[in-house]
Amino acid sequence: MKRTHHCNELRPAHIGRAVTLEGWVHSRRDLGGLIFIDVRDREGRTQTVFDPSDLPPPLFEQAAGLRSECVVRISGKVRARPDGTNNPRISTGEVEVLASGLEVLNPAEVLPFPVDEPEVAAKVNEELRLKYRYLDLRRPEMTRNLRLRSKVATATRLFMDEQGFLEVETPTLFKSTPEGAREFLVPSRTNPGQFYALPQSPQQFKQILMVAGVERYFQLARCYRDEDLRADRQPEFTQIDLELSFIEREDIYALIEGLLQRIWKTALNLDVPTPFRRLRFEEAINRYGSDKPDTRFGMELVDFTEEFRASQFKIFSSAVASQGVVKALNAKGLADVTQGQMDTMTEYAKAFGAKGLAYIKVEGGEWKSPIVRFFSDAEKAALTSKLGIAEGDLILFAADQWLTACEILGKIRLYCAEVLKAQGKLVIPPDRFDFLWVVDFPLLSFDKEQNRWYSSHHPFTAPVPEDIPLLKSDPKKVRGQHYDIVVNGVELGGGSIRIHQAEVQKTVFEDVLQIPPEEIKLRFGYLLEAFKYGAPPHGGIALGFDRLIAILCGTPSIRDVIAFPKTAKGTCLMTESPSPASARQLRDLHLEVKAAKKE
RNA sequence: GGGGGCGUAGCUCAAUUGGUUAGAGCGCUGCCCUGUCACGGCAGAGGUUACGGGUUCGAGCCCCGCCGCUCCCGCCA
Repeated sequence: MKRTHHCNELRPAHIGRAVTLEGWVHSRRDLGGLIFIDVRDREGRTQTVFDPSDLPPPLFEQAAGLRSECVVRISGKVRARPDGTNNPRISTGEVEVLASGLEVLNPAEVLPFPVDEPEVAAKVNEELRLKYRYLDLRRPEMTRNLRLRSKVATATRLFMDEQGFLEVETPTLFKSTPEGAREFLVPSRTNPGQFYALPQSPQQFKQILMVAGVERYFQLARCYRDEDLRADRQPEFTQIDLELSFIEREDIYALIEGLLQRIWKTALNLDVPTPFRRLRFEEAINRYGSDKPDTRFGMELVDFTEEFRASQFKIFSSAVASQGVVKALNAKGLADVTQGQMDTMTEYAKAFGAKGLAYIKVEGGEWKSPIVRFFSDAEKAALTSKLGIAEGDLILFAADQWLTACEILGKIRLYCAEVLKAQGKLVIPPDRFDFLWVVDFPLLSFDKEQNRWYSSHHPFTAPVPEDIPLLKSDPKKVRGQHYDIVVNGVELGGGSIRIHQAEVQKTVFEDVLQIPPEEIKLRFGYLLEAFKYGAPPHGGIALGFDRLIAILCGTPSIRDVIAFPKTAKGTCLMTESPSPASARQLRDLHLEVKAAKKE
């Protein structure tokens, strides 16, 4: 007989009912004369009891032989637990099933690691968890993540449908466009020597869909990037990708705010206030030293360029003299910083090319610092007032070119926050989510090594209209109609209003980015041609779906929200991929492998 | 490509910093146990210290190499 209830269903109201449960043996407690078997399925777990006084001995013996994670079918009668034996920690804890039948649907061997105890299982080596992912996913914590992911995907589809979007699938066998992230190449059997590439994003297809008159497109799109991995980066990942016609930036902001509001309500039952705060790129860098600032705590960067322009302290004044800036931040209460922590921060600074890290510790009413003797009284007064310096503070400085100085302190700001959090001096509630838009990015950045401009975002990003004349004369000043959505210091996604006029696009490609015309034709010819036949103004955005789910699940690694993720080296430990191809496969694909064979 | 951390029993960890036979908890096996839910009690099995070299009278520990996992930098239009 099939199951009549799942394992999180029985309540006192079911007392007296004959039921059948199916699931895994979560745990067995054999008291000799009495055996308790907890049966677990996707929904929860229920205690069953085997009492020898009214069971045939072979059945009781069979129950005694059950091991963790055997798959069983147990029938019996629901009854109330005796007084004082309720288990308030599980929702079926007021009842139990007095077993009268047991079928072992499948025995289980001894497990490579425990799945029943959350504290133990959470500490198990990730290598092992990935190899036996199917066991790892049985853990309720992981099941919860999969569920939440599914729920959010559904909420997204519903919301997008309500907003009039069409879900359109785009090819994953795409053309190689060697710009931006490294691509995975796929050899073509039918076209010897030719290759597809897996898309880094459906960027060009979604713009073509706008030319096609779809007007509102979205997709939970699988994207591929052959770059090195991180805790928040996998070689294949998912984006909530969307594009709209006849809109402006404000329309995107409102749409995404609505979507995130819906998602947070669905997933966490939290009401997210809108509209989100907006920060210009320049302001984000100036105040937080990052284009994805975590605004859940202060510790903002303060500018002292003018104060130190004529300082006796040459490191500061010479930085200002060469068009640089002097910035400082006050890590309140961190004067007890350890030498190791100072070393770590100094390393951050050096990684950006700084020579060292200037600091002041405020201890015992004194400024302890190797540099403070060079400061004038006026300089000290300015520091005290602008930084609000008090006993126990740690002041950190950066003097360099604007972006570099800010980024150094931005990195240090985050590190100080971590240290303060660990000490309990900084507390951030886990249900706090600071959403913000970062806007007014520079359209272009300069590559010193190659001596040319490149797109900060991508080459289809439209300039702010009034800045278009500056494209050729002063590219640095051109702002892009680009926007990033940030939450708690995590870049959730980004997008832009696109260039929809072939002429402007041509100027960007040819005059600004200086891509040779024949190369433009080769790579983007079809897109430029499409724009000739009536391309509507359009724009869009893509949100990192895995990161979004990780934030909602409160985990730092997106591997915890992907059913079958890759390791940091891009391998799958369960299936042992990638793996060599056979000679026959290679022949069919017209490939010859030159790499040295392993082993 | 570079830097950091880790790798000891099935799992999580220890091993007095180079010194006898590598330990503990959980798990596993056997026995006992009728109200447990981290059940309890008794007994037992279980080790190529990731792998390969080297130094040493002696290596889990030191050195070199290599593999794997992980975090970060570069990279990610």
